[in-house]
Amino acid sequence: MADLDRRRILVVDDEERMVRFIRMNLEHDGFQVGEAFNGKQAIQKIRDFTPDLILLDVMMPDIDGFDVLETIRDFSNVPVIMLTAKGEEDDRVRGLEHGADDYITKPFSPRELVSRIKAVLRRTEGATGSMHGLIEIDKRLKIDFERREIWLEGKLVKLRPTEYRLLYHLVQNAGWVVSHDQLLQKVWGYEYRDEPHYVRLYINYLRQKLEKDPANPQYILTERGVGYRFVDFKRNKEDKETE
Amino acid sequence: MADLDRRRILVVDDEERMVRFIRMNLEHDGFQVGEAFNGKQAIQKIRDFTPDLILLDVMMPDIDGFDVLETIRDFSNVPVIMLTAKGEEDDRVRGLEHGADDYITKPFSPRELVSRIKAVLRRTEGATGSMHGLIEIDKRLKIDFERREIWLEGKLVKLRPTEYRLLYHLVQNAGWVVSHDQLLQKVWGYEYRDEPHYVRLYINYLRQKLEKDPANPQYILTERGVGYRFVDFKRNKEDKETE
DNA sequence: AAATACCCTTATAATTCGATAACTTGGAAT
DNA sequence: ATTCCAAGTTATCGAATTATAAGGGTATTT
Repeated sequence: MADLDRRRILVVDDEERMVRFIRMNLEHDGFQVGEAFNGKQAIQKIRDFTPDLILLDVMMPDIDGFDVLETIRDFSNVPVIMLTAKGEEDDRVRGLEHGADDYITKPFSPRELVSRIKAVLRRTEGATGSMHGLIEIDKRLKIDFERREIWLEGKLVKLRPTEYRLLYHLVQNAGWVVSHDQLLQKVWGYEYRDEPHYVRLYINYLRQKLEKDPANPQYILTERGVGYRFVDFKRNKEDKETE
Repeated sequence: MADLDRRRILVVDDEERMVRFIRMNLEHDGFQVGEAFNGKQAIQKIRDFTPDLILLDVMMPDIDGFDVLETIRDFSNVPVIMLTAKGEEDDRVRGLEHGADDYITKPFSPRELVSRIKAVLRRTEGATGSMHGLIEIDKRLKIDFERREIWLEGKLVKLRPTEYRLLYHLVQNAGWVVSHDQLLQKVWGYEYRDEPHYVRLYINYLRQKLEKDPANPQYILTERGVGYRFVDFKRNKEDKETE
């Protein structure tokens, strides 16, 4: 689990000044930085630079940042942070809908940039890193996505396909709020986007099966107006996680 | 679970850069790495390098990766992970059809690579380990794949060839869900890919012959929407599972 | 050539699941 | 306190998946 190697960040922005600014700050923090000044270059660079994360500007001359993101998502799950110009709330929503992992509004401070990058990396790496093999949420609940098994108090719990998928996406983002939209899109599909109802229903099913007291859930927490959050089981374990 | 003594991985890719990239990352994670730059070399290297797993690029100048895989499968069951270029969904399907164990799309992150490799190794090692000699599923059922004998309550059970093959693949992956597709591929052949019907039929035959109560199976469990799972008989033995 | 065994096909029954609606609860704001 | 809206709960029906049964064709054996 030794993560000694340096993380590679691909910066995509048409403004050269901005790219240089970001590069400086990231390299100062020990990241390896690749550059692309338009959508085409970005797609290409992903191939040979194999970044661990992409900073993607929304406003670019040739192709829209969202289109680039969409193209990327066709062949890769690399985490993407969108750089959006103003306080365009719409952009945020659009970005998250298209599979962005976070967004930062310009202007931003170097500290904010780095901290957001680290946060996303922690999240996504935690995902791919611990998503295989047995995950111990706590003494009571253990999940093995590899074998597709849920153990509750030593007994196997049977989940239906949809329940299973929902749980998967929740646990994958453990500790982070996942919006209704995100869940609907990932579990049900893009066309079910604005039916938060399904999510509530299946969240309920899951709680009935997993929580000791479904009315006072300890695993699947609701974030009113936003979505749901699976409790951050990792934080309780390794408390040596700093930077 | 990283205490497996050093596994050997054979990397097959015509791009030297890619091979080096992979080698670096795998060696960093404690793997032993062998290289081959085309299909012919690959086949040869399997003999003397005896890899525990093969990373096989699909696009290569002399022979197609799939053809290489097919040749390999004629004489070896070594797990193979295909490296496919773009978001070519077709490649994935074709790869799994030909007996690949997983696939990774380029570009990929080092962590993804390593985690997929470890996942496949975990899966396949459990299998080949106990597949020789007499396997005691429980007091009632014992299987000897070497002698091709199934013992049920002290008596020999006659299985037809297809039933036998199906059982073999299920027990080989005991504890893991095996998808309809996988079973169809392995037992019938890839052209039967989307006829889950055959699987159900023969699962039924098997249950009739092996289960005490075929309607409430103890050995062959169904995972709705996914496939079937042979019960993890190993887990029941070593009951060091406490807490 | 007849008998047998095996594999596939077709048909139908039994389940389970998912989508949907209707209804209830609870918290926040006015 | 009242109202409103998000969230939670329960029930139901059709659809999809799975299980079971029976028959026919082909190969293999005797």
